[in-house]
Amino acid sequence: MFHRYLIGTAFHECQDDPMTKRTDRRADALSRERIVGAAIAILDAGGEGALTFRALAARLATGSGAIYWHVADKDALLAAATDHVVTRAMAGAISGAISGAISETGAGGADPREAIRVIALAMFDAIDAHPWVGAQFSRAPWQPAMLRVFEAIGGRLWQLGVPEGAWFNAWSALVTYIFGAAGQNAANARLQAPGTDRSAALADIAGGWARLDPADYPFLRRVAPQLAAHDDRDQFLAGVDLILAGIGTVR
Amino acid sequence: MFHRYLIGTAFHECQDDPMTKRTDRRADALSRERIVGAAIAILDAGGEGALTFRALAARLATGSGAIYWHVADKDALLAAATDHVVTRAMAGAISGAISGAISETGAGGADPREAIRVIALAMFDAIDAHPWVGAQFSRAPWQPAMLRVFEAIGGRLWQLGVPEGAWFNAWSALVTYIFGAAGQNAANARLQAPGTDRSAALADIAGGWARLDPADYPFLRRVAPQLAAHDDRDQFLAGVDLILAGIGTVR
DNA sequence: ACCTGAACACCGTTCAAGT
DNA sequence: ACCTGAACACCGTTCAAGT
Repeated sequence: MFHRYLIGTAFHECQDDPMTKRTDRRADALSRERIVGAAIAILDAGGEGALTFRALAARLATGSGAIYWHVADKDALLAAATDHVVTRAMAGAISGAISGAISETGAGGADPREAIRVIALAMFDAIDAHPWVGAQFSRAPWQPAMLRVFEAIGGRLWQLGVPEGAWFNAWSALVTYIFGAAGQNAANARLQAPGTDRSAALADIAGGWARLDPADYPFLRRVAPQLAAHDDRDQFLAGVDLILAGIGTVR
Repeated sequence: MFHRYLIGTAFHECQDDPMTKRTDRRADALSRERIVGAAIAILDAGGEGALTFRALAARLATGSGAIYWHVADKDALLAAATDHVVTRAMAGAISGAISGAISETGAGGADPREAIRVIALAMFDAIDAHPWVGAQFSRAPWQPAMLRVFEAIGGRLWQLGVPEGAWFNAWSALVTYIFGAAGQNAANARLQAPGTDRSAALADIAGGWARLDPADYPFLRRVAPQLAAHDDRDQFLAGVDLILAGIGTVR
């Protein structure tokens, strides 16, 4: 039931061997994998608005109706694309196990807190690289890739010695924060004009805060310089650490 | 600059006094307020998909092009609708000050932690009542209503005696969690079939977790009963408390 | 079994034309 | 100044028809 959307991890976009030379119509037959791969390419290049069945069909050199033979509808397509990105990101985080930060089974002396940070950052970076993913999480939280992330984080809390009665609250807060923050960061990225850089946009907003009425907005005015200077990734991690610190107070 | 989207708080949807009787064309002339009010009604009744300029024009008994004279485009309309809902929710939280939980100036003996909980719950409940708002926050975080929420939370951290060097991290984690969690909750609500109740849906998902492979998903299996039994609102608040506990460890 | 592409029922937005 | 509503350039999805 939860594996309905499982798709392969490796795409082979265009394996037209010049020796084989079967250019009948397209280099390859259509497949769910090729469709999802093309969808991701379109989404990365142009955002969610750029993904249309017509654009997808053009890129795959097929008719728009053909896609429906492999994918139920646009929601399923976005879900499959999201699952693919999350799967790859988790695989990357796990392979970081070799350097000791996080191990697949959880055995060994790796620090569970550090493992949680690695997983959280992997999600953050994946969504930063594919901002369209940010809006998809909450739309399909039952996906298999998501379940693996959920389990990975929960497992580390177990290792950490969090009392079982506090597992669910601690897990829920962490997972909610990680995907919520990553999603908001992606939304900021989507909001921004493609050419401009992040720090200039931040300076703009911080400037607005600094000019607010001191009587009404004393806090935002005081904090404006830090808004201008902060790094989104560090900020994200500071939140994770704050929640971990809160979890540490539970016993 | 930040007050571009400021709109009135009170709508007077249909003030057709039978004595006045000016049914020239519509009960009222078109206005930005009436448009936003009608948009909110459509959004609440049918979700984001139901809000079209044609549906809006029909409800307002006007042409679809007329709306563009008062509102720049659909994004601006959604931003104004969101601003209205958040403004009302914050006003409700502030009026809770009378019962002592939160005071507008922050003077008096009100507990800042409790004030933060009240504000957070007000946001959660507002988004729960208007799920379409959940997807809008990250799209327009510079709105005036949002700034008031930001300031309200930051101000309580100040009151709480959090060292100034930790203000920005603490504030950022709280705000990110509050809007991220509320947004995800709304997405779950949107996902659900309109007829079914939440606890049945939760039991379904928890059942799926309980049937996962014990070798791969030990944590999710153990935690499945709590998933089934939890209350979204309590869960949300537990996360806020965990972050507050983490903030308490900083000095 | 798989693919084609025209057709259907929509969208947001524009704009000449009205009052 | 404000409103009308047809028109434009799109959408996702379906489906008879092809191979």
